[in-house]
Amino acid sequence: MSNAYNRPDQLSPELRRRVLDTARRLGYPGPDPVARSLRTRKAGAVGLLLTENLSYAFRDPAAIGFLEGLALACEDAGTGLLLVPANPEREDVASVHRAGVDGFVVYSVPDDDPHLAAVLERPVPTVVCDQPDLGTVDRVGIDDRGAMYELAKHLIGLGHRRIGVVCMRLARDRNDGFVTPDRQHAAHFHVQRNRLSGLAEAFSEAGVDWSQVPVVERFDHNMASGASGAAQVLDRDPQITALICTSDVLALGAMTEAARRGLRVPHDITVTGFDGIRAGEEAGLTTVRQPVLEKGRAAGKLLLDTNERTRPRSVNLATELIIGNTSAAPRGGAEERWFGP
Amino acid sequence: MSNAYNRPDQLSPELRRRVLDTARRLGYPGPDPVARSLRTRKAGAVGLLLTENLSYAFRDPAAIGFLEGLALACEDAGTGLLLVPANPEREDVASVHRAGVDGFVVYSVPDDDPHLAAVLERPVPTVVCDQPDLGTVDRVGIDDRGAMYELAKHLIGLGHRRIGVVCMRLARDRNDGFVTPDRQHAAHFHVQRNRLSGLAEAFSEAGVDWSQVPVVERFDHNMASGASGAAQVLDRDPQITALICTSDVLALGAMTEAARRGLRVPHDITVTGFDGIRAGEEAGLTTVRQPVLEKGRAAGKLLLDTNERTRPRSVNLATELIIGNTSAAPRGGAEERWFGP
DNA sequence: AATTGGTTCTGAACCGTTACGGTCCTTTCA
DNA sequence: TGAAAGGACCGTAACGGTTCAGAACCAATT
Repeated sequence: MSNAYNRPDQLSPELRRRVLDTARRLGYPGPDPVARSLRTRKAGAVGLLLTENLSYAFRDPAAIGFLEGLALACEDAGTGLLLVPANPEREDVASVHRAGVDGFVVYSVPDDDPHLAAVLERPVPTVVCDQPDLGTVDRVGIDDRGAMYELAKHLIGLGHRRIGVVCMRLARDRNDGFVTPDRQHAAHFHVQRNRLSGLAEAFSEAGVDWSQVPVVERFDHNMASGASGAAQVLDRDPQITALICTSDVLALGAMTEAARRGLRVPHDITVTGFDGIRAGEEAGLTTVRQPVLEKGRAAGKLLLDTNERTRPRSVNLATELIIGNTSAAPRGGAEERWFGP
Repeated sequence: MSNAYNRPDQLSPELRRRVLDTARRLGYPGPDPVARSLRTRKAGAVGLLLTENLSYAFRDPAAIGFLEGLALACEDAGTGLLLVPANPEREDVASVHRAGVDGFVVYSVPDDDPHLAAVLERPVPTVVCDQPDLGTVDRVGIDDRGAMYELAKHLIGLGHRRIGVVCMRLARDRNDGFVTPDRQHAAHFHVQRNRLSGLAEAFSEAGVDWSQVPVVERFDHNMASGASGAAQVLDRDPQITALICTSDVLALGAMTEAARRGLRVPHDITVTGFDGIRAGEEAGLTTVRQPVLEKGRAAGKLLLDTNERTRPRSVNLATELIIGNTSAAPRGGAEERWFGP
């Protein structure tokens, strides 16, 4: 018996030695982890479901921060972290079914993702991040709507009324272009939907007709998308005074496009982001900083906390408005600008 | 029977429907992945063993690139990727034993790491990265020694003879300070040992007494370490004309320290790195670029390649010497410098 | 009517471990 | 000296699924 391995106290040292000896002689490689998991009903790992191509997550600084926090929590608990491949192309839910884990963390997937549905069907605890509160499972996130509202108020206070928006993808289908108000409302990414609605609310209150504000969507999340998105907005309305991006990565891209056009930031145009990533900080970006690492850690803690009392729980982390040097008052007001389209 | 789930062809559609119906009615959550793994002897996941605190890996751009490549390979194969917690503090090998995986990838751990030993004892295929060729398992890496030799030749060609070195940690114990030649030879990190030996060989050939070259070691791998390491070297010998770092991260830190001292790079001092990370590229760093993403992908491919013919295999990836603008000829030669220590 | 062939369905064996309860032996105390 | 108590050791039954052999069934052929 392989009690020798796990319960050295249950048997005499002599027998233990003898057992271990013959085990080695017979080439026994030690207790099989899978069989143990089956018996003990503990896999010793938590699964992480990411919507993007698995590798894609490693390109996004915010996702990396989240991963780091989650890994930290897992490490503390001595648990493994299983990255579950969830290719959004083919709807291959098998990977979710095949994952031998004690629980799932779901990070920023569209709310109609079949993988998410598959996870929710599994009889294991789950924590969703940056998702709407499902009411049935734990949740951790931030107040995207409120944070963006606050950022918008800042811009409105500076005098911006004529703006453009570049956002990340709103649904599973690719739509690189302008977004109708309908699509904004129906967005399947909770985070994007709420950031846009925060913007819409603030600017509507300031008397801006939101349906006339150019909002451009980009499927891929990288600086190139930010640049091309900014270009598309500026082509539509060269007179905008502020370019609001729903992520820092997009904002950094937008800034390169502004520079390419000879627009000085913030003198000629204001650019803002969201996330508070390192590169944005170095660029002095005006943005909303969210505690990505803490978010990951909180998700892990929530999942691994064995005292599961009155579940489900919902955690909202605080954000911070960072006023950098990429935002300023519009130059004399858009209507006074002497150069036309 | 849950053949209904996996072998729809083995039974009539009517029975299948009936089985699935009652299953749903009874609240059956679908086949248990662990039990399936036990029976089929397939876990559907590969384990990744990192030496650092798990979260630490997410701070190192090279490690992230490796992770990305590995994740890519896993995604292609539809396999999960299990990050195994291997806290170097406590020698808790249990996490390795507990991991239900079909194979292991071991990334840059000291060759005397007990976790590595535990992995090698497990009866599953293994690929080691940035490790010496163990002869018993697959290996993927680069020619650290040769690449560093080439970089050294470049510096020697420029005229550098009086140099200093900042390297990453050489063993499991913390030793933030100067390194004896003995410790260099006995280094347990294959990568560091070979890079240093490449340097030693080249400079010895150029007539430099390697035992007199100040080599400083840093346990933590970040820019702050690079800066403090550079400071320590420069304090010891302010007349060095080149500061060779065994990673880009350290080199970037060293450059901040040089700037702090009013030394212009490369006019007053040459600084070089190793890895070819993005931030280094932007800084114009002279370095050796290694294909980190490809390394991860190759490791995954090697592990997941089922046609395991004449194992073990050993893969060496190509590196490229990048001459940036942080290296130049020493200013008039070290012996002519008029300012003393 | 009996044999053959093919398909659908059922049952049992196994994967390797841990938990549990029972047996046996030794020690202690009345 | 006998009974009770305790410790060491061992055997067995799950855990939940997959697989495979063979039973049962139906139809077609001899």
